[in-house]
Amino acid sequence: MKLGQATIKDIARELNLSASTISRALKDYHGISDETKRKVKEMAEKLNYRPNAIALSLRQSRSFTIGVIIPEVVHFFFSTVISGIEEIANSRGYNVILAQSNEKLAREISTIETMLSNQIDGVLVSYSKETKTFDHFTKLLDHGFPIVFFDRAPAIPGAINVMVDDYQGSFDATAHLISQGYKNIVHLAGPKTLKISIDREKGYKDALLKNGLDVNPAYIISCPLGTLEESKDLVSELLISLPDRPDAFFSCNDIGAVGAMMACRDAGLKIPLEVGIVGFSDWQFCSMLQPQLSSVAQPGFLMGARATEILIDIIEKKLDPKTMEQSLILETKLMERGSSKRF
Amino acid sequence: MKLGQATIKDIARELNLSASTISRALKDYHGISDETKRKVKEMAEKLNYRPNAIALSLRQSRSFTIGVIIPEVVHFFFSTVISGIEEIANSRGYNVILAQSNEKLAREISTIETMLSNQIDGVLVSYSKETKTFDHFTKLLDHGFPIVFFDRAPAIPGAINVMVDDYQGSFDATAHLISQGYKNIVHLAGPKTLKISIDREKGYKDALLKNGLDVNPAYIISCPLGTLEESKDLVSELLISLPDRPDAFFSCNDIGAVGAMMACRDAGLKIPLEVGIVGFSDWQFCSMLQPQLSSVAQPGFLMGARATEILIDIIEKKLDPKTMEQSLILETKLMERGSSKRF
DNA sequence: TAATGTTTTGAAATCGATTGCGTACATAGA
DNA sequence: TCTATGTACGCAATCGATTTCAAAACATTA
Repeated sequence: MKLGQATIKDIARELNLSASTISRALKDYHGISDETKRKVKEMAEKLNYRPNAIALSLRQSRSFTIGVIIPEVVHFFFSTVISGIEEIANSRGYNVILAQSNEKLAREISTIETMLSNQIDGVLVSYSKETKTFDHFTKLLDHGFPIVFFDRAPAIPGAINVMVDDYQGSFDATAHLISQGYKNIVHLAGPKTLKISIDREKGYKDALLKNGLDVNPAYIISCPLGTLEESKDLVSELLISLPDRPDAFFSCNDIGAVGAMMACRDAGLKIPLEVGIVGFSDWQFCSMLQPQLSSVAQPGFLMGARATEILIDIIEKKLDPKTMEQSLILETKLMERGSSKRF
Repeated sequence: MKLGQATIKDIARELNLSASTISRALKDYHGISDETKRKVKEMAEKLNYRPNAIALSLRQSRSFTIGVIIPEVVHFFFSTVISGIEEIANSRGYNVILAQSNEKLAREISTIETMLSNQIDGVLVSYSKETKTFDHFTKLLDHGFPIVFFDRAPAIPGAINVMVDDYQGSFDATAHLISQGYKNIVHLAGPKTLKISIDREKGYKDALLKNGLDVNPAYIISCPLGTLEESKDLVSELLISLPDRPDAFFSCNDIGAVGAMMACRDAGLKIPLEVGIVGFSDWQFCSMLQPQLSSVAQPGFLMGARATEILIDIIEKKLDPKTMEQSLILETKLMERGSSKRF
């Protein structure tokens, strides 16, 4: 061992005892004399003994490690989720192995393989945008391997999901815009491969209908990339092309909302007077913009924490994925700010 | 095994061969007939065999896992660093175990312990603000355990560090403000416990002196918290209290710069006409502000990537920490944007 | 003193994969 | 026919800790 790490055998040799005795003494098993226990512990301390978790993992087929697969780390929301995961995992004695899929299916699959090789006890997954089939997950679920999905919930019957209430958040945001007197509300929608995109679009539509407004398909704009430039360009064009100029934009993410904001400003439109804008996620920067961007806040830390608690409960058989609630839906909170408040 | 995972023994049993033969066949060792190799690989495929990395780790005292200890994940800069780490580690066949110290020394220490128990091959560390003694690191370094520090470099002789050139970045930013004709440049400084704060302040001072301006202690404002409110309040007060009104602010971080921006706007000052502002880190939101915030870009991804390359090279003995360059200093890049460009 | 019970400890197997060494067999050369 | 060389494979030890099964060592009782 690189560190000259002491093992149980070293302690045994020093004290002229057997390895089994050392093991038992360290764990305060019955049938070991107090005198021996004392000596063993003393020697362990002296040799700076640290149990080899790898050996334990091998023996028990348990690694006290959970895997986290996330599309990308550099994303405010995901980083808060990771923080929540790390916090709970740590407090319950688990390690966190992290891997990002970079939104690539191939990498998602290879990552899972590697993690399984490393005998992780369970995995938390937010799948990639490329992922359209879920065999690599169902195969594991069928064998009873603990998986909890967060944020992005796959179409797998029986899978455990922790999500935010995208529908309601979206509904609230749209209803808020309506209440502020905006009428031609455009929705900048995300990729249809993600359930969250679909839910957010549905919340938008329902809010319109519920308030007696029509759903105009021309007002639902697909933003597959999710970049600032994309939404900026699309909105700029929209402001010219549409017969009835849009007077509000509800974007499925904050970046898109900023793009819309820029496009409107470039077009000489006053925010929030002439155009209202609401984003989704409530990234840090929302309150730094001028005007401040209204947005739907997602409880990222809480999501990570709750997902981890559930996963570990399943691992430790405190929960049974077969009988438990399959989805945990966390509430969002609309942060009404300057970009959408006329009154 | 939970997954009914096939082992080498299972393959051996199926084919009436010994475990050693299976192992060798799978690795294409000489001395195994092609026929046998074929059959073994076929059966491995059929049984969905996956080598048990834990068993390997135990045998080789190598886990192909590196630890990452970071003050906090929810931090744009650190998340880009993590991304770089993950990218390189992955490509070189290593797993990444992540833990955040939450800026607590105690947690930093216990985290290291856990990671060592898990036989990590090396660790990447950005130490906490609380950390003032480094015994827990030197102890390991003395035993030849691979550690690479990033961003925050400890006062440990012989330690390998990967940092950005805070001094130069700061110097450039200040020089830029001067070149734009600003004369009364205030520096919003960070906590003195971090070397990066000191370096940034020094860069600011030297840039002033080099350009024939005086260093006025009243123009160096300590912002220990690093929050938006803190800097906003301090700047608001400053704009009134100082005899010569400041006409530029160079903040040691972006958040502080935004606070300054807000305070100036509240005071009715035009940016960049009457006041110039430059931040440090170049967070995503800088280019979303109005006007866009000039900032010193730190190569986070690159820092993570380079630190990981060095660490793995040390682990794999391709580099010797005793003889190699001890510090890798990465260049910053000043992003000149609307908040500081008058001409 | 022998039998029995209690306390304390050890030998060996186990987890999964690797590897040094040994063996069985075939073929070639002398 | 006997030795030398090579091919193809198995045995057993190893990594570190745990745990089952037993065996000692000792005390207690009849």
